[in-house]
Amino acid sequence: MIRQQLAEWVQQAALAAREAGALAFETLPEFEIETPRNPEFGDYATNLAMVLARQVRRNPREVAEIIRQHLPQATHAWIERVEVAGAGFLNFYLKPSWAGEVVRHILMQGERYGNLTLGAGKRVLVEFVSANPTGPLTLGHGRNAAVGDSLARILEAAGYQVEREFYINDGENSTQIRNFALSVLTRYKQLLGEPVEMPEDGYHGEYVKEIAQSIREQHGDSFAEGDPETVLKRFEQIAKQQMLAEQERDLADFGVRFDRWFSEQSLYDAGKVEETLNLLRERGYAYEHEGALWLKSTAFGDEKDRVLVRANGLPTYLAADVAYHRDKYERGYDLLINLWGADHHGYVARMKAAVAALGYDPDRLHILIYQLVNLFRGTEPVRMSKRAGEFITLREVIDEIGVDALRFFYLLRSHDSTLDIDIELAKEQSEKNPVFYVQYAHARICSIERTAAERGVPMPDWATTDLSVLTHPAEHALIKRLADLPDEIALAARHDAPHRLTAYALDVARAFHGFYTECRVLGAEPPLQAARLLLAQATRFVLARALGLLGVSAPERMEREESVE
RNA sequence: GCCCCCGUAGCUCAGUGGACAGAGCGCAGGCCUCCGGAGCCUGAGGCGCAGGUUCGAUUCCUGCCGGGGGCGCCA
Repeated sequence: MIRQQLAEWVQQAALAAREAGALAFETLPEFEIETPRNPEFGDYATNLAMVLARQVRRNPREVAEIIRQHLPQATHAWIERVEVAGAGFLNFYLKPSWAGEVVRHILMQGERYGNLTLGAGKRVLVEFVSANPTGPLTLGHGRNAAVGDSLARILEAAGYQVEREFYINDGENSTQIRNFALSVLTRYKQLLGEPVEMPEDGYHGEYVKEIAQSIREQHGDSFAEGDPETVLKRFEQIAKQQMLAEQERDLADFGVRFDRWFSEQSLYDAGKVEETLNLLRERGYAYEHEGALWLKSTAFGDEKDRVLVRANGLPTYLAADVAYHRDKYERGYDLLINLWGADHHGYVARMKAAVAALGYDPDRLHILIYQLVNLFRGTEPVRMSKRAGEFITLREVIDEIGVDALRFFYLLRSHDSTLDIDIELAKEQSEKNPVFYVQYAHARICSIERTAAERGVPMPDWATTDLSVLTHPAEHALIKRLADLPDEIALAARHDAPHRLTAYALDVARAFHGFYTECRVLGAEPPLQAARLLLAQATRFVLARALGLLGVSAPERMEREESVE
């Protein structure tokens, strides 16, 4: 909040200087309001003079001095002094009274603190998870879900109108679905005692047997006879439905809900795939070659052209996906975000090419590629899952370490770093576990408030309490970090980077623990006690908000497990 | 061979082109009459290499060297 205000004042100053004929420039360049690492250089600093210097053909320090002289009067409400320093920085030194005003501002805003107008009036579609309905969600899908959902929450806070969508790969001609149905059918037949072998490239996981079992329970042996093709179609339906229902359940338990489950098959049924292919033909970006229909993606930077319809007449997955993205664009979103696993990275260029071929702006489509997740038990890698056969399922990890710890760990690193999750650490209730560190800070504040209530100390009124007594360095360090929440949300939204909020939550928790150790809340002189109670409450709001954006709960007390010795 | 991601402290990782590069873990030491010690404080320790762009590069570009992943008329 302070940063935004300063940026405004600085901009006004530059424009005023131009107005007065002191600076000549066309357009104001992008500039930063940053917090200098060295406190000697003030509380905030701007590089505007340096980035402007070239345009105005003046020495950066001179430019800085001119801007300084044109700062609006309002600046002095918060700023004690402004200095020109270094290569041409403008350093701002806050008045001591600033801290209290920040706390008051946060309490006044309450739940709304951190809400931005960045995305006001803009609609964004976040499409994520979109797992194949051929198996349970894996550890990797969990990362997708955590990142996508948190990003959606952050964009909502930033003012966007957000929709969450799951694309169901349920195309009836899909090779994988067919193969999956065949695998279930094989297990079903085996249950009936038929001597059939599981195909080499079939799905071998335990869950396939479970589905076969449940089909047998519901339908008995009725599929033993009958037209093989009809039976297989029926199995496709049932198996797909069951898998999908299970995925939806897992995601709901993980705190992730979708506004829309978009069926690939529905695109075929509505003739959208055919329509899109025709459109591509008309626009000259689809052509026949060796019996297949190709997308001329090389026209838009892809390394080779891609098949849309196979020589056997069946459309590829790409064909439907292009139709799907056309549908998304037609729905009129300002921003489209896709979350794909690293194994899909090669697909980015052709998708972007496809939307460009259709005449849409590919820059409105952000495709986020997240890297692999590895699971460890201490230093021992965990690879196999009993149930899925090959991959660890999301459900298994949720059951073992809980939603809060898992979501937090998923969001601890940037999505483009490979992520290692240590189950032992995530389960550990100790100082080593960052989830508990943050949640504990929140619980600690709740505890202070509980104790205050027990002692008959009422929660002071933020509107009338004197907050200028908050002058301790630990108080200032905390308040400054609290003031950053809107900026952090803006950065996370702009860069599609939810992990920034994780780092921020850890930082606020650290600042609070420092404050707690240095500054006694209950038992301080009454005016100071009142101010500190309000500071603690403001911190609680910020922590709850940050955790909420991650999809992690902010508990009022931490239940410590009794260690069994 | 081509493409994507990553090379920052002993380990795991943050770091919006700026002025002295941060955190956690680990290690060495210290702090409980008192709001929950699941906490706090102190210390040692680092931008893979070479060019380029820039007033300024850990950050952007190119090449090289390491590590991970991917290159289907599968999805």
